[in-house]
Amino acid sequence: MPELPEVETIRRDLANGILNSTIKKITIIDGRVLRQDAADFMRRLKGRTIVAIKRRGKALILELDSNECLVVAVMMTGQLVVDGQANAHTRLKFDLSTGQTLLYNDQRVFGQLRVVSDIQAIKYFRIIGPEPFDHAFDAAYMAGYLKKTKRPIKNILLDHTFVAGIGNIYACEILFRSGISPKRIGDKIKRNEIPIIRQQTIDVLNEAIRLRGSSMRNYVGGDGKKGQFNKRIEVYAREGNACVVCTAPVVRIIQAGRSTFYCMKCQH
DNA sequence: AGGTCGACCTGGCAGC
DNA sequence: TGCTGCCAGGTCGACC
Repeated sequence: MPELPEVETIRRDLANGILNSTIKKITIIDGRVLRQDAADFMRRLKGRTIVAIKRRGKALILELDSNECLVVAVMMTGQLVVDGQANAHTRLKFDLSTGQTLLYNDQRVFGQLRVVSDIQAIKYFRIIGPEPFDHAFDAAYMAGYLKKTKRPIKNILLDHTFVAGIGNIYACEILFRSGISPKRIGDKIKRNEIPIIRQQTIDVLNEAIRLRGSSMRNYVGGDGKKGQFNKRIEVYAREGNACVVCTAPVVRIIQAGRSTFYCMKCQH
């Protein structure tokens, strides 16, 4: 899905656009995105007011005046767009008390929406690690985790039980800026390299949030517009192109079944 | 127990 | 043009 910066951008757009509005009508165009019975979903949402909009990892949490939450996982291609034009991928439509509409679009239908009374009922929220900006994500925590695993650092950054919200683009960019090879094994990361990875994680994600995320293909913010971090991407999806630092070609390898992009000269 | 690998879906693009 | 195969910001669960 969109990763942390993209989901945070959607969250902010929704907070600016539809906070405190009431859901008047729900239209289910494609019920495959629901993780509960459609009638139950509608019953628990209709007439409810959205009182807070939060994010945890890559999940959005819309808190309702019923003390329940609408949890949205947009996964790879989900979009939440305020006052957009419905299209072939529009799966849900919410009519709001303000006269606005909120669309849930999702090309690949991987996304999931459900209403729960307690988010802890969803496994994702029980197993997810610290937010990258949280004090809990510090060098001591990282060192403790890294020393007991033989997995490559790229896979560890992608593991949301280690840290929440990092996906394939930002894992590659964080490691490039850190000068660390994605193949380095967790327990071989040196003590003095850990704060570098931590700081680059925070800096890259903050910069991406500032630029409203990256749009490789499908992603748009709550305003329906693409993100601008693409201009700052230095390795992701740049296989064969010159490294921006040393001009050696960026290479692509497969790790845990996913593409990794890096510079063999700059990253060790 | 830790780690890897399909499955879930649709669609764009390169190559023939 | 049209086919085939590959690839895609994620996550879970089955399997080694």
